[in-house]
Amino acid sequence: MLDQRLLRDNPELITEQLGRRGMSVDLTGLQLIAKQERDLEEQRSNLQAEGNRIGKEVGAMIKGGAAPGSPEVMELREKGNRIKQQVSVLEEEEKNLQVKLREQLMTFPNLPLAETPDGKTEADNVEVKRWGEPRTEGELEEHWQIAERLGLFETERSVRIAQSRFITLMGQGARLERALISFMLDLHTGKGYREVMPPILVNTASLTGSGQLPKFAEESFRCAEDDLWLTPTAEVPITSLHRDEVIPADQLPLRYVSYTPCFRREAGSYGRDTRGLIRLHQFNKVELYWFCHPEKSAEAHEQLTLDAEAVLEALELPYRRLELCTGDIGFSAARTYDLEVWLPGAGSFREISSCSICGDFQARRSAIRFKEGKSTQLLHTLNGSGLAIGRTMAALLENGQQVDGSVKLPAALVPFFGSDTIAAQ
RNA sequence: GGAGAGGUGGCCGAGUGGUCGAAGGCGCAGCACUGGAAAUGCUGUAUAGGGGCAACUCUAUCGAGGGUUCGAAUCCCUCCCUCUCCGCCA
Repeated sequence: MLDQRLLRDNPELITEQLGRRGMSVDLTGLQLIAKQERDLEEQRSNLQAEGNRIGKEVGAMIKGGAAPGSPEVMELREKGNRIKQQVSVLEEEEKNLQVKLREQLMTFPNLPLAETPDGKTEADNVEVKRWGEPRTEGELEEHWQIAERLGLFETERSVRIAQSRFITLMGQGARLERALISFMLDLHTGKGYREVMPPILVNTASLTGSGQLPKFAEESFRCAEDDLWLTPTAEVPITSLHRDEVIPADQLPLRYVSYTPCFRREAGSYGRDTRGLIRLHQFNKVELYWFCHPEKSAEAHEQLTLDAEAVLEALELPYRRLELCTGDIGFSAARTYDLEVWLPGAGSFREISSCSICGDFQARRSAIRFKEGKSTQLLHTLNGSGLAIGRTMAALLENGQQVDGSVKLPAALVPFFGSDTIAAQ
């Protein structure tokens, strides 16, 4: 959420920065509401102060021996009553304005950082790094062809169990998924990340706090009876891990790594990526998350991205890093690097991690602050996949495919998977 | 699902209508004492919003919302949550 003070004092900045995202907003009405709200607050609190004085006066008079029904006391009591009525009128107006203001502010995305390049679509993203030697020989299979041939998952039967865009991993496929989760968690905890396994049903406040609600309700699965939603990413529960907390500055940064299943409705993506592991309603992901000091967040963003890249490098998967443009960064993000892995079967790079700095955007929505000396202020949050498991498996299958039809796995995975090869069984 | 108990500051815990943002303790910070420390003593120590250059000051907040009252942590209503026991269950 954007800062109300910024709205009051410098709405031009908001208009300008949202403009970089391709949005055209007119904030004059909202700014007026914000100012009215503050005026009302002042009137109301002055009235309340007077009411408090009267209350004390009445108490003192009665204690001093005056009869509660005596004319002097009665006069004050009636004055108090009138003030109470005025206050309740003002309070209601104020509340209406507050709700309106908040509702609107909640729908605005984060302001991009200066570093985020201007642009409209993903075509304007900037490649900033490339690693590894992509395989480009012809006649390579796509991951779903390999997986079906080797019996790593069930597609038709998954529809029977659930519906389309769900997958059932089988045998070595299930084992590889499990190996990847363990491998990534171990890699990150070895660097000091604290492992978290949170609830994956989360309440509305959690989803609002990280920015998925109110705007993107149609993207999440909901358990209507219970005010609970299936989490679309571990970013949601981890953000709320410290919701409404004040953290001592010397404890920062807090770095977490979390494996969770993730659930997305993928509304509006009919017909895209219908085969295989690329786009599913349910998928596994290992997520990296930092709570950090505002002055350290830029540095943290680089480090978090390097930590995600370390997984790709350990798995010997060629990738590139993109700096997303203002038109392509997510709702809560101020700056984002996407990591794209090379899929030789598909012949393209594919997003496998998205590493974002959210500034104080989520912290304000979730009231997560830190205390340094006497001052309490909002901290910064960052998140990034480290990595999406299903897409990692797809990449391993396509990059490791051999002429004999088997798949060669990177050495780093052998201790977890128990073999360096997946062959037909 | 059945029965009961309870939600007060970073923590514990007192407080059943007025001077209570809230005793006391713990913790924490500063100062004193000390060669240094412990112990001890003194002082300070919530959050949000508004006003002021500042000292400071006003308002709100004792789970949430509503009500009674001139005045509510304290009385009334509704809701939420937590804990204990029983049942069921991975």
